[in-house]
Amino acid sequence: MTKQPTIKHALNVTRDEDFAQWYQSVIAEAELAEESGVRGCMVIKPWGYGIWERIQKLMDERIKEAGVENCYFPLFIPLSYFAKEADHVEGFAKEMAVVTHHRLIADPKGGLMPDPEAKLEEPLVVRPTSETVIGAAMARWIQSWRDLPLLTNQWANVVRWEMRTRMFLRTSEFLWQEGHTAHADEADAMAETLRALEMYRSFSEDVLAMPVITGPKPENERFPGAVATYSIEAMMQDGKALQAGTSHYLGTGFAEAAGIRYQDKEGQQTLCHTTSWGVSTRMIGGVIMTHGDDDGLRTPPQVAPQQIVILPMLRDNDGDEALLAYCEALRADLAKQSAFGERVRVLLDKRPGKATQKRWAWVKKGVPLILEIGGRDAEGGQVSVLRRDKLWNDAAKANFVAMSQGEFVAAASAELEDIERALFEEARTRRDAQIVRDVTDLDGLAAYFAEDRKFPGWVEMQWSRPTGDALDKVVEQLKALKLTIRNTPTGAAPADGTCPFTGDPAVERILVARSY
RNA sequence: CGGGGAGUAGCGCAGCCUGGUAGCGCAUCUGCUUUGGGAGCAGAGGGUCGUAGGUUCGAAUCCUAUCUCCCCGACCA
Repeated sequence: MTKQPTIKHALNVTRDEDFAQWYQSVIAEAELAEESGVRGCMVIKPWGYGIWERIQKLMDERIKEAGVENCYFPLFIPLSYFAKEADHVEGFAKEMAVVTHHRLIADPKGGLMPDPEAKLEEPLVVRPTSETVIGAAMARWIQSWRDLPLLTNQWANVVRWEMRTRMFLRTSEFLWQEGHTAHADEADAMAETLRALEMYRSFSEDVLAMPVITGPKPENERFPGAVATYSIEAMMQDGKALQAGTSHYLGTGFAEAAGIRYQDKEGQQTLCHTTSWGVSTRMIGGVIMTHGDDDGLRTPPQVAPQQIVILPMLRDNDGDEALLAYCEALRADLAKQSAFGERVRVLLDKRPGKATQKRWAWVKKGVPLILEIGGRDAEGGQVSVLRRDKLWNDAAKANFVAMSQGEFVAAASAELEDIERALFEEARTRRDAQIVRDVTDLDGLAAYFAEDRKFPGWVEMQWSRPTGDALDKVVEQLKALKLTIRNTPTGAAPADGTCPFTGDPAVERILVARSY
């Protein structure tokens, strides 16, 4: 019997031991973000912000391709703007940060306090979302049917005073893009809502390698004030669902509140139909919990701030100069390559320090390809390649593969594209294996999500789509099991059974899951 | 916001019960020796003990308030 070699992982907690601790460990060890000292707010560090910048760039291209133009609207929204849409204000009232003063004065204890003399006549809300303020602008900008559709987007920060926060997943302040559009009729607005949803689906799957299920949310999960809300739902490695993006058809409610009207071809003043859609820094949390492993993050190549890192094995001797020259030539060759239609992002890490120590730092950050180059490699025209998604070999050592420099440079872009594909396939296979479709009653549902079951996935089940009080009852029943309805999956099989909640004939299939 | 836990060096922690002027491991710095792969030895630097009050001759330690984080709930585009 040979003794099984044990892998010495880069993190000190595994997903299996404690998923919540593991998540935080990845964020700390990959240097994505850290606590700020301000409740629920995080400092996003270079590697984490670099990923966000990649998301911004690639999403922004898609947004602009759809003819949507970027704008910027104020951070502060007059309180009265919210009062105009009843459901909307009710949905957000409990989590709004409000500015009430514009000046500080010394307080009796030697500190500072808001000057009672400097109270604002009308409080300003720090935007939790911008429907109201953008609606006010749309009302000014839209006069005629010729002005439609009006397609706007902004990249911004928003604030929601959440009771319980988690880095990237739910922070008091977060970064996002919010698209806001106005249309002549429901059909056009709905088409835009679904276009944005599809944009998010393809972005998640093709760029983040994060498989998602799209579909409309049930009535109780709609955005406050929306007529219909669609989401993309991703399964994290602990089986929980993460709503990674939403797209809303808002009907004419917001148009009515803000006075967004146009004169139609018959000369009638007509209300616009509006939409809004957004994705946020939460997506980074999704990437972590989709692709992270017990050695840190595995950053999808398309959003990796650096795709290839070259680590020279410096020896503090005369050989270093030649070694660095070899590495620099290699870096320049790689930087000329293209992957995913863009230049390859490659970093030569010449910082002082042992290559092995730097290696584990990059492993934890999840750089897709790490090259370690020693003097013998340089002399022989070789490179040693470590693929982050195939980190360990059978001997429980870092799985370096030696090849010639020319061979690697020629294959680098294909390799990056292969890693992207491999990450997606791994995530999709895992997700598909964790969706069950044979649950037909509440006992079966409870059994699937039994307390002692580790990381249960999702249940796709039939229901009769109750509304109002009947829906509330279903939501209560699910809540008792700590479950939520995620959405009605697009493309699910038609219903052919009985709703386990109401006993009525089922009309569609829904996804039921624990969620973030 | 309710219940529980925690804030002491960059990170992880001990010390607190029983008050006496701050310690360990890793990391960092310096030197030497090593090194085709997550090095060894020796030495060194680094802390208003979350913050603000209080008790006391004396507070990391006791008391009060407050801030922040983690876990479980409630809430959650």
